[in-house]
Amino acid sequence: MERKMKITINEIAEKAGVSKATVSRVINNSKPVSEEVKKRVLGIIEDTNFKPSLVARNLALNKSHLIGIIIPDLSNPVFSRIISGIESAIRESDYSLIITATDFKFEKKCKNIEILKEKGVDGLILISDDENDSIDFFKNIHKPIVMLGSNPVDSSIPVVNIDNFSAAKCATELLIRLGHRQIGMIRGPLSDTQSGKARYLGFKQALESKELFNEEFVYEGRYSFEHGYKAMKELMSKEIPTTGVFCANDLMAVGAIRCAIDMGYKIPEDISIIGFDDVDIARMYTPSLTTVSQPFEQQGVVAVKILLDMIISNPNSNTVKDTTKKLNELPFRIIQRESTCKIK
Amino acid sequence: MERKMKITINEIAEKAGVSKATVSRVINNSKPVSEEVKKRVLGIIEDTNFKPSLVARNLALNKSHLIGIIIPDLSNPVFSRIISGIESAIRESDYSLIITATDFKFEKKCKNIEILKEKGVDGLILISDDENDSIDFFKNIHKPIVMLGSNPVDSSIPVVNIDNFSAAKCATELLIRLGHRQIGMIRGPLSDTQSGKARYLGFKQALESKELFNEEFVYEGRYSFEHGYKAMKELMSKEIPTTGVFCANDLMAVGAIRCAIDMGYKIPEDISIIGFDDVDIARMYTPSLTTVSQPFEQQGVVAVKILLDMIISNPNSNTVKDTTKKLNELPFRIIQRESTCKIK
DNA sequence: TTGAAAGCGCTAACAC
DNA sequence: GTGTTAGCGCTTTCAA
Repeated sequence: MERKMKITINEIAEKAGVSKATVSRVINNSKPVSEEVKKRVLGIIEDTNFKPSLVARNLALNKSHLIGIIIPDLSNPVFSRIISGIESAIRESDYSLIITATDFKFEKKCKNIEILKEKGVDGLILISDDENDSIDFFKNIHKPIVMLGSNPVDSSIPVVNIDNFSAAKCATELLIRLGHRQIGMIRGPLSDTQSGKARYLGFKQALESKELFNEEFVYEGRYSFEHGYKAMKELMSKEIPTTGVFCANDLMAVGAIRCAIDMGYKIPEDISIIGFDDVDIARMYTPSLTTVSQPFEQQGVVAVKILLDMIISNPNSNTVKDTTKKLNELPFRIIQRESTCKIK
Repeated sequence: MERKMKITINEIAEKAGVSKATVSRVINNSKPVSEEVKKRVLGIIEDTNFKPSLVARNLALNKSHLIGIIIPDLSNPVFSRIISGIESAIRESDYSLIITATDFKFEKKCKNIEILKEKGVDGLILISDDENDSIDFFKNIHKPIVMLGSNPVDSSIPVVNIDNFSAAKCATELLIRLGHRQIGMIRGPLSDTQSGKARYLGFKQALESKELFNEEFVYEGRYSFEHGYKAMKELMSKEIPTTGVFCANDLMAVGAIRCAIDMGYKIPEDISIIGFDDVDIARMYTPSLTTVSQPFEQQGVVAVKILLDMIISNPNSNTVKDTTKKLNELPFRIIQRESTCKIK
């Protein structure tokens, strides 16, 4: 069993023949220290490979240098790409990430917030999936918060996302441009304000402006391959044949494609299908999927940037400076691949 | 700007008319406290919604209740499923996860270890991708470590993975059983001891025992769709037609399928293809992919269990009790789907 | 420019 | 059972 006690600032001070206050000063560059002393102390720190205890520092400073992340599901590629962006941005700073998952459960979300508060995180990034996150929910978290992917009812919390409404509208307009008139949608739950509701409204608006909208051709799924498959089956069993389908995410789109293939349709010759997200599978599928690409990693990066700003300027509050942008919409892009074509 | 100073153990002590030591005792149940006092203190804690500062506690105990994770890439579904398992297991305990990614860079791995040590993590889970992780690499980390997915040269560190050799052998034997004789492989780099080398050796062994092995039908790829595609193209350009292909992961398998389709082959009628991992895409692809399923989440769970054991029994050392199992191989499963069939 | 000392919020001997 | 006290390792007044 190894013993090797951790070396502390006191040893350094002693070895250097100075007070620990001075050592602290050279570590943090917080106050002027004579060149000579500085050199000596630095030398000893180097020799002993001393690393100041962050726990102790945090206690003294009442900081943790920890950023808490709350995410519905870690194994979902959409979320893990966001995390990936967050991680890469955090790594540049001297903060660390502490991650918790909610499994889409509201109670777990609340509990995780409690835990993260106890851990003393300096800030919170909430990757949200629904509109549960109402105002009072945040009122007693006196720490900076940024939301990602969902709009809080309370507009005082900065949000990072894309313009889901416009993106869905663009995707639908592409189908219209390709000559489709009978267009269906497999949407997400409306309680999901962004991926669910906003995308649905964008779709609706695009069709309504051409007087093509018909609610009966809209089905709901919970973002899985299987839900997409099932919804497509129902859509295809209608008397009027649908030739274009917009899906609220790629997984449902792929499920829809598979369903169509199983039913004997050719994609895209018989039916054009558009997804949303541009996760890996979109590019790799056969046929590859036309979809809306959104910059997940970048959303993570932007969220971190905003959060760090808030932490620096106002560490003990979840309200923001007036100069902080509340709504940060990043650009999306429609990517045309093999799953769409001009109608015959 | 909110002020609301954080309430401390002192306030509780004062309000309850006891010493803070007593409060500490009721919080931690560490020493007997009279029922009456306990009740009173608990009541006040409840009323004031007091949460003890973990930072302070950690400093006093020289613990952090933090588990560090080092992972090559957060957005890779394989890794994120492992993380997901780790997270769910950690959540049951009072530890938290602190996650860092290496982007497959050795230097970043080293740096992350440094950072995690400074953060004072109580233990480390290393999700590894290569054999760089030699003995001395760990020697100066006096904290429990568990490795996941790779075998350290030093056998003193517990490892969690599956028997990649046997799994690859089984998959190859399936192809043989289906009547294939001309079988190729798209393998990973051999420097990757598990997914690369072990899977290759299992493949080789299965074929050699039937005198079917031919090195010329083995290609290397770096686990991506594109690498699979490219390798398949070369494999298919050989004079002797290959009818079965085993790929070291699902992404390369899907790339291979796509390549075959583009070249006019039918899968599985003309060529049977097997992948490895059983990530989501395997089930969703058209044709769906026959593959080796491994319990990623469970691997994460097991790793956490072992690590927590080590932390409890020997928190300041990376050596393990003799009773700790060094090699923890979890079961794998071959899942037959549409990408394989009996040879014509 | 430097040192002494107080304090961050908690735990753990040690006394009573 | 309970209180007193001395840390845990660092930062930061305040004096010198």
